[in-house]
Amino acid sequence: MENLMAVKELERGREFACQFRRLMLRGVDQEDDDKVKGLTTLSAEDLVAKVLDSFTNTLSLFNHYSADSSITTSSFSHLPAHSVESHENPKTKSPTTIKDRTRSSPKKRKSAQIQTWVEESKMSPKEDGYAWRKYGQKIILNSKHPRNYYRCTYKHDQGCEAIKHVQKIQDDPPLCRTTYFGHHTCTNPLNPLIFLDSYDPINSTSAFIISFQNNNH
DNA sequence: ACTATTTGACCGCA
DNA sequence: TGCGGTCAAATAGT
Repeated sequence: MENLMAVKELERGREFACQFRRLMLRGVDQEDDDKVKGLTTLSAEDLVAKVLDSFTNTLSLFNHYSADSSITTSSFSHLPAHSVESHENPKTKSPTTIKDRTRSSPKKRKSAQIQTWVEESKMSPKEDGYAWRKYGQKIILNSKHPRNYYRCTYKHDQGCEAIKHVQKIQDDPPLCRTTYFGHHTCTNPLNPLIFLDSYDPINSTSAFIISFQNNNH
């Protein structure tokens, strides 16, 4: 299964590389002409991004890249779609401390097999086109910077289960690693058009776009 | 008053 | 038992 998907991903990358080659041979200034003729609809930057994403996606299919990778520009893991833990059936446990917060057990995402992918960029974690609400922050062992935990603002309104973890991994230049878990099911008015063309973790072999203006890759 | 953030407690897992 | 993820009361902001 991975082989078939990897081949498709490589074929897709090859097609983008061919488009990029045509673009380079014809010259960037003729890009608009090509668009008119329907030869290509993407800019050189977009095409290179597509090719790189193709490589990344292919590697991730073979688990060479994982969500924990420290070197990826962007990556995702194809895991079978699976519902996140039910909100019901909380295992109640009597509190051992003075504070009684009468809470249900926290939802451990690690045991759920959901789509994850990582993006590293200089852009502000909050400027990715979605409405996020911070729900936690943790000091991570051997990390200089704390990890911030965000969930979709519309989690309760629309049941959107998308979450992300954001951690600063470099000071100069400032670099943030954002790990996404699941995808948005909400109809978020903040969604930019760019995300309409982005990676669909379930159905598509297409990848999401990372801006070349924001990194050196 | 309402919403968002902060932050310490709680909990599951390795 | 320690770490990482989440909860939710307290607090801040509008």
